[in-house]
Amino acid sequence: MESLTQKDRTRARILDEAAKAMREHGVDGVGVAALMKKAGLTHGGFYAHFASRDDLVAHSVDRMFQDSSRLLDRHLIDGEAAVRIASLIDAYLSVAALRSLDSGCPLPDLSGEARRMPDAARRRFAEGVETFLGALERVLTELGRPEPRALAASVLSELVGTMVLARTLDDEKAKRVLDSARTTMKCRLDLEDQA
Amino acid sequence: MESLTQKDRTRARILDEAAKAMREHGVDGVGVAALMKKAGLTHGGFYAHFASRDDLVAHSVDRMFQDSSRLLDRHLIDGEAAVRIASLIDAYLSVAALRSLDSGCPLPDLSGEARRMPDAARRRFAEGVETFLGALERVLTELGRPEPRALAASVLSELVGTMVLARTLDDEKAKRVLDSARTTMKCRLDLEDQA
DNA sequence: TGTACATCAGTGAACGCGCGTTCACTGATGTAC
DNA sequence: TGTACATCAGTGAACGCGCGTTCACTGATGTAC
Repeated sequence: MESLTQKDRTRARILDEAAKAMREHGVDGVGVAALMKKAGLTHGGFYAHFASRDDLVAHSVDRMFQDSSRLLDRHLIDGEAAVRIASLIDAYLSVAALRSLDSGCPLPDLSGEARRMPDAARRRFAEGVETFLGALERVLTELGRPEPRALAASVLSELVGTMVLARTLDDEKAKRVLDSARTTMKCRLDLEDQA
Repeated sequence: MESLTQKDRTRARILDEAAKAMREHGVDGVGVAALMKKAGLTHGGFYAHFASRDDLVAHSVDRMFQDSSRLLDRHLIDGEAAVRIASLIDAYLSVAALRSLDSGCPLPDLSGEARRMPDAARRRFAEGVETFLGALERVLTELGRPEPRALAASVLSELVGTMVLARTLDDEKAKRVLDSARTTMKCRLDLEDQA
């Protein structure tokens, strides 16, 4: 009966805040002191939970990909293949996902910084990309598409690229880009557009 | 007969180094002192050329998009539409572009940071995206494609997303992703694949 | 149930360091006569 | 052609500040008897 200790819960709270702050301010933009304050603690206690700031970055990235994996599963597990992938596209490119910092895929926000991350975080990053690609490839294979691996890479690139570009724009333009991208993408994959 | 003064040339050198360093280390990763050292100067002189670090960031982004615009023109001006866009795809997703920091499109490297840039830099960023979209839309219109605007956005997203993801991978995997993406993309647009 | 004690999550002052920025200065260059 | 002077690009020491990290400590919690 291993229940969560007080310390475990505190650690989880720090990681939650770190993940959120890193999406918003970038990996370099999150300081130990500010982070601990957000978690309702003082900065000194940080090193009871993490060996160093690099260690925090690695665990934050890990946590983000765990959240993202859960989201992937939720959309890709049940139902017919065409419906599943359409629902993933709609969720990934939703207006809600545009400004959401709490959850969702870390690839649009953090890919640009992946190269500069500490080794452990970078390794976790590569695994996250591979997981996503693998899941897409399986659905596209089910749909009987030729070259499912190449198509999966193309789809993931377009999903990530669309979100990356949309996030540089103001809300109104971004919404238009996302709406258009959802339609174009489902059309390209010959899926029903239930928008 | 307005020739470049010594000061103009020094300023250009600082901007060149800044653009290169920001692609590599991110906008936040470039310090005034280190930058001036790379340009062969001492840090104190920086403020004879720029009002502040934010001012430098804005002008660096401007310079990167100027370079990128020139590259866009080079590939999109002459020849038949299908050949032009194929040559742009090949250049954009070339293995050479993967690690090149001197020139090329700033979108894959800096889009993730655009949200956090100083206002002037962010405005320049939005213009750069618009320029690219407009150029693509014109070629796709020439090719007689339906919905050229939406398709241009889709193509730009995939170009940027592919490069973003490729840059997170090791050289070997990245090369494979780029090779596959070039083929898939030209196939998708019904262009001759002259690879 | 009540007391004594060990544990340990979290506190907060302090450290060395590199940041962006300022400013009094130096010394090469170009113009005036 | 030669001297005197103004200009100004670039120098380098100094500033206040926030960073990541350390560490002696406090005080709440849980166990032992």
